Amino acid sequence: MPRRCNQDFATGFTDGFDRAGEMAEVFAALSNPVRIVILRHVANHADCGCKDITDVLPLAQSTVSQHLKVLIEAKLVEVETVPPRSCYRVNEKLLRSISDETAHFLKSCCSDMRVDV
Amino acid sequence: MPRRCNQDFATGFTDGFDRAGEMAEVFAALSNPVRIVILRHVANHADCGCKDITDVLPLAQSTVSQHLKVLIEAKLVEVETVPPRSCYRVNEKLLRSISDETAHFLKSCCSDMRVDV
DNA sequence: CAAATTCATCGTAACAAGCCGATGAACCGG
DNA sequence: CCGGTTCATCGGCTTGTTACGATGAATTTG
Repeated sequence: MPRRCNQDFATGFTDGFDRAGEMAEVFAALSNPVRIVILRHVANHADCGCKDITDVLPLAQSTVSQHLKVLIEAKLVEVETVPPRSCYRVNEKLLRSISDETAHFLKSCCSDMRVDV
Repeated sequence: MPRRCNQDFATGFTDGFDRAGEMAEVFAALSNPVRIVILRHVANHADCGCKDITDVLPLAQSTVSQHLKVLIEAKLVEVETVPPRSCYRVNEKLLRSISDETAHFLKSCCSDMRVDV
């Protein structure tokens, strides 16, 4: 018996805003306080490596590395690896775009932008 | 042996932006595509009950009710219950505020707002 | 009063997330 | 070539999330 899951159905929107899945992925990457701190740290520190972040957090290096991986998979962070070091930086283009789209979405849920009011 | 967890340490920011936890909670509420669809549906349909939402989603009523609970706990949605019915509406004030704060946060991670560039 | 409607909550199951320590790869300096 | 540094990944553990059906509460209608 197959279970239903998030990916098993369309969102139901036919208005061109059928991107709940993509939005949710971005929010999921930002849904952890450690990752928010990491993102902020990467933004504020040029030439930022995993160790630099681990040094300011009470977490194991492997844990920080995992969080970075999540941010990278969400494309919020980019990495350039020159062993034994990896240099992280934020994807500013995407961050700006997410900022705009999030604002648009949230405000579209408010009455002055509602369709049926 | 106590485990470390997200709540066990401060974010390390001393610049007044030590709100990674609160931000993460909001993003967590939005980190599920079903909840995005529900939020949008509530926004676009006045006098919206749980059944109205369940009717347009391939999910059980109990599941929709749980998602609504998450949105309510995050204060994104408000409810007025007059049994046997509950009427949901979005918290527009908070949505606008989240929109602004998210935009501010994300843009503060971009270079033109960085401190050390 | 009985039946129907609407919803919240409970118990449960499957899976994902988050954390750790250990390990190994890739390089650098002695 | 050996030890140190940095990082990614693995296995394992604990906890959280998402889903379901079942149940019961509150009301409205027959």
